[in-house]
Amino acid sequence: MNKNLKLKSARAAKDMSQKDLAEAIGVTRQTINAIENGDYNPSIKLCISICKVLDKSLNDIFWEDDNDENR
Amino acid sequence: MNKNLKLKSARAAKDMSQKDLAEAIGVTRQTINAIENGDYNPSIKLCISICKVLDKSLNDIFWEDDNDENR
DNA sequence: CAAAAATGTAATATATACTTGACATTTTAT
DNA sequence: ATAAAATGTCAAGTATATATTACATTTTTG
Repeated sequence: MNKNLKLKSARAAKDMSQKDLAEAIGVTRQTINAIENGDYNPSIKLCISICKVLDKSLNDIFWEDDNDENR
Repeated sequence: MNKNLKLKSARAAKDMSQKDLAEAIGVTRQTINAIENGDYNPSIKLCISICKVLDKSLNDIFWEDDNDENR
């Protein structure tokens, strides 16, 4: 729960599928899917990799959309 | 290796010890220490928690200081 | 409509973030 | 100079991010 729509949107803006993004980063399609759907709490390095591919900053995509929950 | 000096500096600016920061976040002192020393690749949620306590953004503290390495 | 591509999701396995407890060294304060 | 506080680090344990394989459903395309 608590989907990351900013990520989904930024990916769409680049016309990339989850698979495309995953391969560009060197990660599994399931991992991208889980992050977009809020099932994973990704590492900062993975977040940075995603941002670089999508030409976005950490603040753009990851600030405040996970928020409280745990940790 | 690859220490996070921006984090160390932002913590110093608030005059907090690693222990202070750890307790404010709800994490262990060793965890903060490991992040500052580049031994851990922290989760985005933990990064956000740290930023909020230190009144900084993700870009301020976590952008580009880990960079390449793995992932 | 049918085929293909994209997405959701589940099970099992592995790597590693994070905890707990403990001790040693370094830094700060008295 | 000594005590106290802060930091570095290590070992063993737990939780969870990520990989792999596989299949089902939804969306897109011809």
